[in-house]
Amino acid sequence: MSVQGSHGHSHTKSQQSLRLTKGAKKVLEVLERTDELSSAQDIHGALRNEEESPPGLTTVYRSLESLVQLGLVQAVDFGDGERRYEMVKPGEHHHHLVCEKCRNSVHLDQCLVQQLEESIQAKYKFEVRGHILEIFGLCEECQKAVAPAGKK
Amino acid sequence: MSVQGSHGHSHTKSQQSLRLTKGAKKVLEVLERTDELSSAQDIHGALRNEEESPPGLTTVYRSLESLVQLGLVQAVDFGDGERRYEMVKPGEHHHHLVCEKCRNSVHLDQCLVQQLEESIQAKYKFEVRGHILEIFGLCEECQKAVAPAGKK
DNA sequence: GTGGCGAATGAAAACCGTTTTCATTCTGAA
DNA sequence: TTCAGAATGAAAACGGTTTTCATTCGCCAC
Repeated sequence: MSVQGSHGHSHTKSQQSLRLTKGAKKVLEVLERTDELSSAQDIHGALRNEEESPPGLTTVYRSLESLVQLGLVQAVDFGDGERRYEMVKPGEHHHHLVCEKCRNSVHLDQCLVQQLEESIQAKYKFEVRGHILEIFGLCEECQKAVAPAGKK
Repeated sequence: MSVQGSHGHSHTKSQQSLRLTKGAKKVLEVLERTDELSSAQDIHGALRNEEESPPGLTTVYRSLESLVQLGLVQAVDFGDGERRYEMVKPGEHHHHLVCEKCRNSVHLDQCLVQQLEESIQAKYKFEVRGHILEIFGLCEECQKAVAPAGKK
């Protein structure tokens, strides 16, 4: 994901429902029950299939923006030109191990950068405010699928 | 930067000059004397200013692709929708501390992911093949410029 | 040298995710 | 009920990148 220090989290369940836009609520609902990362268009597509009057793509983008702002959703960039989103524990973030074969992803349970933040700060005199980190490779299942077949 | 395991480095100075396209050579020249990251359009612009018959944008893109393939250049993605490039020691890679204020960047002298690769592999049974990692914040100079002014 | 063929090149069009614009509709406070 | 600001949507604009396709280049065989 990508992290940017400044957040303004001060949300409770009730506050959320209060401040969230109609569109944002629908978007959040989709993300709530999706465990894989979703692009704006994925979300838009999902809503088109289940809502009588689904929000437009523009609204989905705007909703995502405010949800990210609120710290309820994180945006992830794999460098393929398509941003993906997923719910997070408010104000938290995490990174992924992304399988290049099946495209599924696993969450890293701790942030490698945060751990090293102080040492970076000390060594480079650089004030860390955000970072992006994603790891690509093969998940356990796909390793099995590849190896026995004989390496190409 | 973004790393993808598979490379086919087997280059010597002479081999390079042999296999490199005319356009690729010009692109490499620009990157050779630029210490900051350059976008395709930056490179194209630079060449337009100094070459009699500069390569077209398309050729710049194609050249960059093959240079990355050869391991002579790395592509870096900051998640802002514009890819940037820079020369690297053949086959190596590095990540950046990018100042959000002045936009300059410093190289990390070691890769945080490679250090942890084995433990990730062991813990998650995930075969690491590549990764992206960039850190954003304030460089030393820009910290000074901000702090004395009083925090907003 | 000359013919010929695949690689390289360039201009323009296509792509595609995202952002803007702008007019319309909704919502909540007065 | 009225009104102003927020939310929404459709369509256009954007911007970096990739494709397409016709042309030119470079090099080997003859």
